Amino acid sequence: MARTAGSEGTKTEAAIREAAVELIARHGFEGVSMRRLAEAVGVQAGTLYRYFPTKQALLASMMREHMRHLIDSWRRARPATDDPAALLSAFARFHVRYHMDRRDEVFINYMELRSLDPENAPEIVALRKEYEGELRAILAQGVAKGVFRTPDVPVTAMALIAMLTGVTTWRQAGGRLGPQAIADIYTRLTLDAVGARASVEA
Amino acid sequence: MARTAGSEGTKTEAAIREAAVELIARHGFEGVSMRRLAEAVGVQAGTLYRYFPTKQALLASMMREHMRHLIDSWRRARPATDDPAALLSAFARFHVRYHMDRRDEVFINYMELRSLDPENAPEIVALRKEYEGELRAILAQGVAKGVFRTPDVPVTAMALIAMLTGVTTWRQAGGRLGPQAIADIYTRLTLDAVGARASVEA
Amino acid sequence: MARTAGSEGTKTEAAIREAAVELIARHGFEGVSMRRLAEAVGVQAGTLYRYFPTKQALLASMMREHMRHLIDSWRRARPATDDPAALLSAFARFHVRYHMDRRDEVFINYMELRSLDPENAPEIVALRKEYEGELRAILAQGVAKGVFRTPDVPVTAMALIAMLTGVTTWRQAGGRLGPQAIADIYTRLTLDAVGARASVEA
Amino acid sequence: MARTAGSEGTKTEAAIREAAVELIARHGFEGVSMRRLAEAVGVQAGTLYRYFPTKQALLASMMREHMRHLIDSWRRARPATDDPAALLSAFARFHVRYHMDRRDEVFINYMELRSLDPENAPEIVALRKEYEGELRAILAQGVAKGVFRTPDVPVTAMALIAMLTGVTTWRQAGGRLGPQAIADIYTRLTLDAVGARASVEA
DNA sequence: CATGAATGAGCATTCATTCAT
DNA sequence: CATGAATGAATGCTCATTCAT
Repeated sequence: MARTAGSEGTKTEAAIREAAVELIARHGFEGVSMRRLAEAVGVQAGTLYRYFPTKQALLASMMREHMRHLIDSWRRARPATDDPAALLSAFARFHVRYHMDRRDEVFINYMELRSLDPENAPEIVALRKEYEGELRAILAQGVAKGVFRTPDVPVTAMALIAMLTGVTTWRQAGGRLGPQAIADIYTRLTLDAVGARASVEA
Repeated sequence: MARTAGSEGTKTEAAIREAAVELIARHGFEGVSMRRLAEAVGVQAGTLYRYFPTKQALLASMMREHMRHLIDSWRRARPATDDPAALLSAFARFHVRYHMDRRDEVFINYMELRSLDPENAPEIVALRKEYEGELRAILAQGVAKGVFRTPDVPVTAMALIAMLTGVTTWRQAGGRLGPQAIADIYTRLTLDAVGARASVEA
Repeated sequence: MARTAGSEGTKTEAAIREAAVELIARHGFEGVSMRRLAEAVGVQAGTLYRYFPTKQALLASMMREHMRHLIDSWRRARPATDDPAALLSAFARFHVRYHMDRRDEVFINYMELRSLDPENAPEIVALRKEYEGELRAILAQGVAKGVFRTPDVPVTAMALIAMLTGVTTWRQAGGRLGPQAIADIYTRLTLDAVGARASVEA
Repeated sequence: MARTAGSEGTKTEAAIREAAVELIARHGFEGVSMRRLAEAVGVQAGTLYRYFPTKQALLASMMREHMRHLIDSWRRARPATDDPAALLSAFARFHVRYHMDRRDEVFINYMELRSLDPENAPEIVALRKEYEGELRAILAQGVAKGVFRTPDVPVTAMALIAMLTGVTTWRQAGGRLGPQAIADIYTRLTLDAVGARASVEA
């Protein structure tokens, strides 16, 4: 209390998270030492432990925060309609754009699930399932209403997520196509894959 | 190759590769020590260096061999037709089945690209591009012949590869659907995504 | 001493000493970090440095205070007689009871002499020698007066001190024998060891 | 097998034990780092782990070996008689001499019990109890035969062990008294403490 | 009087690699 | 063809201590 709230400490924690996202995305969790991370932040390695009790806890915290943000963002972006084609179109567009904008966080969430302790993994897996559930629900509704044609909802959901997420593996800023164009393409592929004859608009 | 066929050495090298695939798939490249690998093989750590000059070379060799085998397998599996729909259908089915059958090798190839030295990475990346080129060619031909409708061939190729490869992330032996059924679903999703009105056969 | 009696600081210092005695007795001096000690006291680690300039100084202060208290207590407990048997009996009883009552402090003084800096050790060793001198004097007097029979006064003094102090290593509260009974036994062993035919009284 | 049995490895392990005894006796278990120990041995720190999987295992191994050697030595030294006074005399003399000769090992066993993991401690404590049982048996027999007079056998056993062991805390080579003289004194104190009018022989 | 942020040195342990045998 | 001993660098983490606030 003798100290101003929001002072150095808060800034340092943010700096750690920021540096960690970049380094881990580039070199992998096991490929980034606490020393290297500290150096990127501009502090000593010991200082990191004021903010995260272990390297593992840092990873879990980053992944948890990312998944929560992803889910929240989708809930806010989701249009207030119950037209399945509109919802699917919005989901595809949202997912692709989000994954292009937050490439590093997304990449870490995919690649480093295996670096998570058995203690931390279930929470993150559950959050991921929660997000995938959003797509599954849209597909199920579309099938129920007869506007989507798909042989198997769960497999299709996984297939579409994989397809949309894949944008992170090849897309680089300044490429041939802008983010808008890329999102358009993925959205159309998605709708076509389930036989939804929808018009795709920005 | 300079080695007498059938000698002890050949057997040991195969045992190393086999153990390495399993361990690296499970724990990641950085998560497997040479000691642990040696233990799984049943030799001393020093022995590994008789077969691979460095841990890095072992990884590169494994990935190279895997990519070559993947490409060869496709070339052998590819039907002798120039009907784009038939080719795309065959490619989708082949890719999904191959990825289900050789889950560990495939997983390593995806996850451990980043563990590759700058010296070794380009070769593997080139092989991967070569494989992706097969799909791109099929798509381009289909578009040219007017049987596929897709807004952008390169992006669609990447999207489809990601979708098909995604099967490795969720499918586990003994699940609800058999490999045949899963391959059917993915094949149909693929054809639909490019608007090919094709019949899917076993 | 320069501190206002009854102020917060005095209380904090006492709390530090108290917590330190318990923790160091249980985990050893090197096994207790300043953070852990601070936590037990309910302050931040930095605060400890307001009361003791270093961890080493804290240890030295604790040991010094303990030895002074031990010596003072004996001087107050010592009967006003010059009957060697009565004095030896009183010493044995005092020592055993004191060591049972202040097990933690005593334990630390024995175990942690080696953790003391070369700068601090001599003072504590001297205090200990001073205390042992009390026993030596009693023994010497008893031998001079012909009531004790012992082959060597200094060795006997060390032997008896070790024997009496040993009570701390096995005795636990609520055991088979009460403190009174234990003190009786040790006192009698002491007197017998030097051939003093003395009656042992409470 | 390609390597001579009893070669470097055996020598190195012995060197580690030897250096460890000396360093731990002088600085305490927690006060000796693996680096410092390695330096004393003349190897790199990592090498120590070829011989002991953890620092803790090294300690446990040392203590176990010491206790076994102590018990074995006493069993070999124990005279083939059932005269309690002769046995007690022999035990006192043996214990004092052994403790003077192997001061470091003995000291570690006393001081570092608390550094032992909960997993390792019971074994060592049991060995110690086994040794103490030897003295208890002698005392009980002497009391049964009416040649010892003592108020309580278990307490007396602990008291005598503490007294005899105490020699390690003050005795230094080249002191006023030789080992023989010191052993004589302790033996006589021991016999007197239990009222055994025995002749003490070399 | 006390906090909270940070340091820099140190710790136990693991690792890829080398090499005499 | 393989071993077993050793290296030297690195890793995650802890610690006593400092000091601006």
